[in-house]
Amino acid sequence: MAKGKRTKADGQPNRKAERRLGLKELADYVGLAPATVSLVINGSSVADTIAPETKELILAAARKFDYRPNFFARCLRTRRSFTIGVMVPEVSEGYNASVLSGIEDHLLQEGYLYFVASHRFRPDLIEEYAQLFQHRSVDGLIVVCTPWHRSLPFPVATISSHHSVKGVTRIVLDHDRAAQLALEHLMQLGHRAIAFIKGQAFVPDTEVRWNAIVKAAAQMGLAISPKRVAQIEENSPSPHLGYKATQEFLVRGEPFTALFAFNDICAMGAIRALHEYGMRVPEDVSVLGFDDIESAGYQTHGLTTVQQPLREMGKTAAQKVLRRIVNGKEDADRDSAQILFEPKLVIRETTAAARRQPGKRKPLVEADP
Amino acid sequence: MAKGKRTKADGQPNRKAERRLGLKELADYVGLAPATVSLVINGSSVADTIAPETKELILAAARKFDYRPNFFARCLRTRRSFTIGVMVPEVSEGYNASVLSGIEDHLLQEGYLYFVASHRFRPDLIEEYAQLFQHRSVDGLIVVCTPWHRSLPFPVATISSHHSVKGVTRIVLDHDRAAQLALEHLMQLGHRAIAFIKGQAFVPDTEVRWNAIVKAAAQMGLAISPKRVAQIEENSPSPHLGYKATQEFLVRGEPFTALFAFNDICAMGAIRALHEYGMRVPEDVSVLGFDDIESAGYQTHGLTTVQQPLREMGKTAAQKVLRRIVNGKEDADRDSAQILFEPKLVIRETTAAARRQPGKRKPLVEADP
DNA sequence: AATCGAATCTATAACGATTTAGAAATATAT
DNA sequence: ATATATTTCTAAATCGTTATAGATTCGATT
Repeated sequence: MAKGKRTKADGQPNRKAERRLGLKELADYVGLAPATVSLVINGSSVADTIAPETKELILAAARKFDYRPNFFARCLRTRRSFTIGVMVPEVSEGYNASVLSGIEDHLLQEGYLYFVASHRFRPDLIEEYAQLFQHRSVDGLIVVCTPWHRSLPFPVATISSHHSVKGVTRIVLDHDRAAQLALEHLMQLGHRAIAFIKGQAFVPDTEVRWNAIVKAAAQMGLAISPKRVAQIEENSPSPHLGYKATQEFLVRGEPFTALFAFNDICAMGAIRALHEYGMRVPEDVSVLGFDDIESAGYQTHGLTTVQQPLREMGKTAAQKVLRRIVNGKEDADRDSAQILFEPKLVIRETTAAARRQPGKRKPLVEADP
Repeated sequence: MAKGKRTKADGQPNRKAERRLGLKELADYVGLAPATVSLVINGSSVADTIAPETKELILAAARKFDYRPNFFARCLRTRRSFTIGVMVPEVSEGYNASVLSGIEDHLLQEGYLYFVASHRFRPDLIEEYAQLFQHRSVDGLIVVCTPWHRSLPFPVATISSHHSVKGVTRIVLDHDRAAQLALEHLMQLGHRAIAFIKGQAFVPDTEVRWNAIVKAAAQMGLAISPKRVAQIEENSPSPHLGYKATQEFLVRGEPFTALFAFNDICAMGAIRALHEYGMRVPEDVSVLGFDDIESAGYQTHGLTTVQQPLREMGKTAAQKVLRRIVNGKEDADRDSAQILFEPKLVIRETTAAARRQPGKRKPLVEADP
């Protein structure tokens, strides 16, 4: 009787998915040395002088058996892992998620995979993960929104870190321009009494952004009252921090017609606090965010915000790191160490012309007409 | 003269960070065979009979030079990569980001790293990434919210996929319970004219969730009018889909007092459409979301929604996969193939008692008192 | 004194590729 | 006819571990 399926008995098992073959077996099959096969498959320049028919023979066989060189064996020899480490404070947050998305697009497209590790701003974890990535032999590292001072034996790009470290490419927003855009917008709407919420001290953007704001305000002749400046402290990505900061302004009775929050999350908390206090946004108080994370536009009242091109920044970081990996040291010097991205003001629905009387509180219960 | 720094000429360069040493060098240093050192460092059971002093000698040397076995060499031998592949539709979306976060917590804690790849529901990418992960020799795979039919030669766990595949652990929400919670809530508030927005056909949860809703409605004696059921089609995570679907209900003049959206993003779009149409949420229409993504609570009016324990689900997926990696096949049978998670109704501010006259539209411009 | 069994450690063969220097055969130049 | 290139391919040495099957030594047992 004809056997459709071969039995277990016949030498090589074929039930177990033919147990993927290796270079050696492939070489045996075509009757050539493993070296030759490797050379041809890798398109090495040494293989330039190999007879075209031979090449085709090898390639055909490789295709036939769907041969794939063992990844680790190759890494071991070539010292290349085609893997990039990515360090973020947190994955489940709009800012980082957008950046990650940009990073991923480029990396996968170029045949790289990446590891993610989130450190929640814990310095010990930052250090630990840096080591871990190094031990895992990543070809490069991208560090997002993280205090970073180290130089490593492979290309590193930072996004929104501001320390200048030898050999690391810094990708940052033009904060001067951002501050200018924001304040200009607010002032044009007639706001003078502007409250500010600064980011946490351990967030790298905090200082730079604040300095830019102070500078821009000075240039525009806007006075910043220290009483209208708050700083969030807690280590959390929750809007509750912005909520509390705003509440404090409110209970202190500090009058303001506009509020510029450190980021969108913070702005969302602020808006909620304002609402609860009986103030309407933007009729009574204008609120301006920063980042333009995805959910900023999803708000019932779209958040007006200073947009960072987060995906672009991620993509560029990936590009720079990859380029330096393939070009080696030479590229390190050619490339400028810092790359500036331009912010964009996205005007939605939380900013409007200033009221005449700053901070005048609307009655909690409106008289029913 | 005394040389503080050795020059390049002296054999091994020491400027270049001592160029990390290998097992061999370490073995030479302690005057033992590489095998011995390896055994001791790995705490192999073969090393049980090795003299304690010897062990300590080796360990001390390893510590002194901060020896770390080359990762690839080890992978090559042991066939273990301590790496898990994670497949998601998209990273920059609340649902996936939360799940990822849960996955990461557990994985890193257990000494694993993970690759992420997002397929945007493109079947070719799903297949391609599956191969890619396999080629990269991941020890396991976690698949999130993805149509999945394959069985692979390593442990796989799916989250919110509903196909039963041999050898894959399915982690899913108890949709029957979810539907019951949601409809109960709405009905208790007096809603009978409820509109529904179904998810895209290619999203695995869509069908299961809808069937659960139909079943629960039948049990509760609630009639679902086909005219009040919409389905989003487009492949995008934007709230605009929910916006459009709601708009269509509105222009068709279909009366409803409540709307149950496929997910939170969709609900946000719906709310915006309602507002633009002059209907207040929740006074005129109640809106109920699904998932409880982070930004659901950040809305100016917190979104009432059916919560999925996303982080937990991610964590459990990671646990199951790791356990099956270390326990091997035996575990595959002991574990039940499906793990059910309980939803929770999170009541915030977008649901309220039904109005007497469903769908009565508020004048676009209110008479100023 | 010969044998046995622990106790300690090691030699060596994988793991699966890449890469360098060069072998063998053939063609070309002198 | 010999020397020199050229073409085509290969042997063998890594890469840095781990794992298996012993080799040695030494005191205890018969």
